[in-house]
Amino acid sequence: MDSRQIQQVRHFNRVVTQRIGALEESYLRRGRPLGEARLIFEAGAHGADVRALRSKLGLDSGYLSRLLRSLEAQGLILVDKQIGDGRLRRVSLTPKGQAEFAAYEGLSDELAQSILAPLEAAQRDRLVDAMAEVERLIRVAAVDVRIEAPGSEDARWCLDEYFHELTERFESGFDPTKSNPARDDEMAPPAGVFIVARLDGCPAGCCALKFGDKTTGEIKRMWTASSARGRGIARKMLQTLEAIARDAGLTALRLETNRTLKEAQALYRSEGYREVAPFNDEPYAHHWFAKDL
Amino acid sequence: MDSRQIQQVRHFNRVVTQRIGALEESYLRRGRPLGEARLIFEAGAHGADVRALRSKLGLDSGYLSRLLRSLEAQGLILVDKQIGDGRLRRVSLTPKGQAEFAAYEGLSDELAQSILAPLEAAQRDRLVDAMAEVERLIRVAAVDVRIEAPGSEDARWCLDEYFHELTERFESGFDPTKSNPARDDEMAPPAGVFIVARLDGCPAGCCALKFGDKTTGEIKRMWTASSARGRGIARKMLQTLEAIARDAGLTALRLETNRTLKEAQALYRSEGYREVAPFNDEPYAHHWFAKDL
DNA sequence: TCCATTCTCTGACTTTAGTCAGATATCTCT
DNA sequence: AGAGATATCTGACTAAAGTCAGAGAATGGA
Repeated sequence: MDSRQIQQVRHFNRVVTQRIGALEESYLRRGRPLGEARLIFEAGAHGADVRALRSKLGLDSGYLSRLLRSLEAQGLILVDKQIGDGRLRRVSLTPKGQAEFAAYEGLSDELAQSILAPLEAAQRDRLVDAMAEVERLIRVAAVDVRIEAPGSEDARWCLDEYFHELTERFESGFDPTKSNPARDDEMAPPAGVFIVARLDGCPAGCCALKFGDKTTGEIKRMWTASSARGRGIARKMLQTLEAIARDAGLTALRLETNRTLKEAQALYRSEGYREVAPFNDEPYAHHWFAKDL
Repeated sequence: MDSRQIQQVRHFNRVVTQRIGALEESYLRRGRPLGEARLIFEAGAHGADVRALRSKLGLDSGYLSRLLRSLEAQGLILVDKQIGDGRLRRVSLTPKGQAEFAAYEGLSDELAQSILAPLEAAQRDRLVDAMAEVERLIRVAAVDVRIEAPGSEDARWCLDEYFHELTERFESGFDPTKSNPARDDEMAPPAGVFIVARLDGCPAGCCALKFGDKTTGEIKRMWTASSARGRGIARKMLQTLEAIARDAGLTALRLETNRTLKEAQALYRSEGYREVAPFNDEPYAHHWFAKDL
């Protein structure tokens, strides 16, 4: 990472956040404190419960409560008990609140137009493309890869999606009971680890490592959500697991995969895995790979 | 401008400003109120006068004064009379303030690194390029084209640069006394207008229109700063003058140019100007153009 | 010289944002 | 039914940010 790149990023931070920040100030205030405006915006068209708002906006519960009282007094929101759990409160916009929300929506559009309007068509296209690229990569930079229990809610969700995808993609379909199993306890300490990758807090991929015979580990359950592909998330998970394997004293990793999973094979090859003779009898596998750490 | 583009811009505004804003919060605070931190940052290595700080940061004079008192009490800045104008105060950093400033610099670098570090080299390159593009175009979108007296300080500066450039670029050099003149009063109401384009407040180009014989106007002194080329500034100035000409009831515009100014000729052609027979005896001209409005 | 203007400063405010320690109601688990 | 956890609310704070009216010094131009 050279210093020219760092300077460019700093420059971008200054110029772009300042300009857009200033525009947001002037467009989105509508004579209301920012906290209240954000709250209306987040409660949005469908409403939300107070707990969700608190965690999304990162506010103190006392503070949030007061903001809600204020919006209630202005006749913009209704707060009533959540059916099901009587501790939770549900926030919804009154018709007047909906109107406010619509006004914010309109102003956000205007703000975006005020950026695009002075440009020529070709410049607009380039700006929009470049913004999409920056946004995409900023999100990628914030990918959070974390060790997690294979039984956790998000891990379960990933595995379900993974199996579902295999069923779709394998020519012969996929029946977990016919495949070599990887039980939860094999993917959790001390026998192994399970990692989940998250994009903006939403699970976007998973992967597991079984420590195996203490010299050779096995990679299992490598999966990336289709909505999050092409961002290097699988590579990042693989590299994370390799680092964990090295720390655990393993000297090699191996894995098997199905011939329909072309992108996975390309990843393994580019990360230095070599195809080897079958080392197990997994019925759904067509390729076996290994790498020395 | 389609709504998909507007949505992309809005999305960018949300995701990117939020993420970078949050990072700046966590990196740049150093246990100090944001206002004070910004002030140290702006006063910077070379110091600044209070008026410049006030307009740059957009602060109330009373508020700014209080911030300065606070930083002074912390031993971070010195405030003394400006030599020349005794009403102005000059702010400069003490050695302790310089150290604070350096710390902010270091943290800004760290912040930038924290964005780049999780990415692969190729992704980093793409992010930096896309950021440069966004920054460039956001600046372009904020180009400010304004009618101005040809005698104003910035107009003078533009014209000096313009003549200097002609001297460099014309094969025969350029001597203003041998060229057909355009006097200041011909480029100001009621005889004409002079416009200056600014990028972030700095003059980046100029252009003049002489109303001429009330049906046909003349474009003169079209110039863009070399540091600001390739951003459509000249085109924007030209379009601005055409709009003014139309409003003034003119039905045609014409201009002459030198053969070495290839990019200007390309601009005129692409904006619908056709080459015509010489309509004056400007000794430095090789091409004459005209356009019906 | 004098008068309007410019620039900075001070005092007296308000609003916004945020924290913290309980109080109260409700839920979950045993 | 009771213990402990969870979710929200209230009261009592503080800090930061910002506004407004005017005072006082310096300047620029008539």
